Amino acid sequence: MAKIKSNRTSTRKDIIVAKAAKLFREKGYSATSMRDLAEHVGVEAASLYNHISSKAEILQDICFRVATKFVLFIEEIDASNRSALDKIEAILRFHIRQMIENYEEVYVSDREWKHLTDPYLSNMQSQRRAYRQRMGSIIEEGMRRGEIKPIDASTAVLIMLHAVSGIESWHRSKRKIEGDKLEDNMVKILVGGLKQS
Amino acid sequence: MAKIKSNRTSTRKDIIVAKAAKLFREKGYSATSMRDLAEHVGVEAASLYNHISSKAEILQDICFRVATKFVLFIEEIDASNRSALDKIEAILRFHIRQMIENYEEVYVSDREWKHLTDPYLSNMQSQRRAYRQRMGSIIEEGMRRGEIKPIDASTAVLIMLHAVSGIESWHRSKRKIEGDKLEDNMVKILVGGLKQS
DNA sequence: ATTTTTCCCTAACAGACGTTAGTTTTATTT
DNA sequence: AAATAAAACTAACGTCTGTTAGGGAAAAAT
Repeated sequence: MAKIKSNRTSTRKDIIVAKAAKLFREKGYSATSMRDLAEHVGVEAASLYNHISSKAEILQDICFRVATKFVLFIEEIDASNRSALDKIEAILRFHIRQMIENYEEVYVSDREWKHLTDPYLSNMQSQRRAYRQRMGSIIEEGMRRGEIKPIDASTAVLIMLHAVSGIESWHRSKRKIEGDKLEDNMVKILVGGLKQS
Repeated sequence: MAKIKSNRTSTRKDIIVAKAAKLFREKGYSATSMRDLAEHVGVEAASLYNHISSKAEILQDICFRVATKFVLFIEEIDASNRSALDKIEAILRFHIRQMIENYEEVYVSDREWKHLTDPYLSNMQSQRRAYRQRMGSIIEEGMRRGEIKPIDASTAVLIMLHAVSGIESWHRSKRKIEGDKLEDNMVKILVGGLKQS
């Protein structure tokens, strides 16, 4: 029977993954050693292998857990009855929120996925491409309906997705505006930049 | 007398730095070994040390060369007699152009600087902060003059700088729009998002 | 109280890393 | 042609890496 540790909802593996996310974000996947990680968890490096199978597995967990969450959200939004612009805003807000509240894992998923190995790497590349294409389709629908100014959909997608990753600067700031205000300001600028005027 | 190699304008060190930029972008600084780099240059790893002093020196070169170029540009623009919005547009266009034409080095400077070591790391952090603050001041000036909608300047800066780094997706696309069109679309969305309407 | 299971430890492994030192080869200068 | 300088090579070094194996301690189950 798997023993529950530290907190009933959190296994040792969860702790390892959470600490790993923090270190992978701070230093990068390759620059973080298993000995570094073990030190933060509070065990010896060799002990980690009672709970995980490999360093690579940790990265896979983080990347696919985050990717899945985003895919599920966009599917839900895309199936809803909203204008294209409202859909885009909802997706944008979700990205911003995730980047504020689940920063470590979202950052790692977004910036360190290139260290995955096949077949996970190919899988992730496909997922990311499909996700961008899906966002692009929503934007194109908005252009057809006259809600969104005539622009290159791919460009709009890359702007929004990368602008959100800029929240890493917000996390590093000493004096930062409130999360809600950050979200509203970003939406104002980004959605405002899309709107037909 | 230092011997000129390969091309009168390009020393062996220049070749090493250019190949390094490519590999650091593709794989990350830590995941790129000196043996990897040497293979791409066409020598043994130990031979690199006839031209460079260390792996760290290569990263310093790339990061500070790019940073200096950006600082010089914003100083020139800031000293000019233009509206705040025009200044922002000029800076944005410069960033976009650099990201299109000098992709490898700009990407590495933007994404791998955290692997610098002190005092270079502290120096780089200070430079980046000062740069963002400078952009923020221009935006605030634009707000005072009624050119730019009332928003959080720091948020606007983080959006623009990170949106530009999204050009990495453009580089990876098979079917991509022309550089000029990409630039115009990005400016339309981002500057459009700032304009008082 | 005893047995079983889980988890941590130490020790070790094989391989890779960045870099140095000395030698050899190639290029340049005289 | 000979001497000198530059650049490449091989070999090696000390350290670090991810991971495995086996033993012991702690926790859980009986």
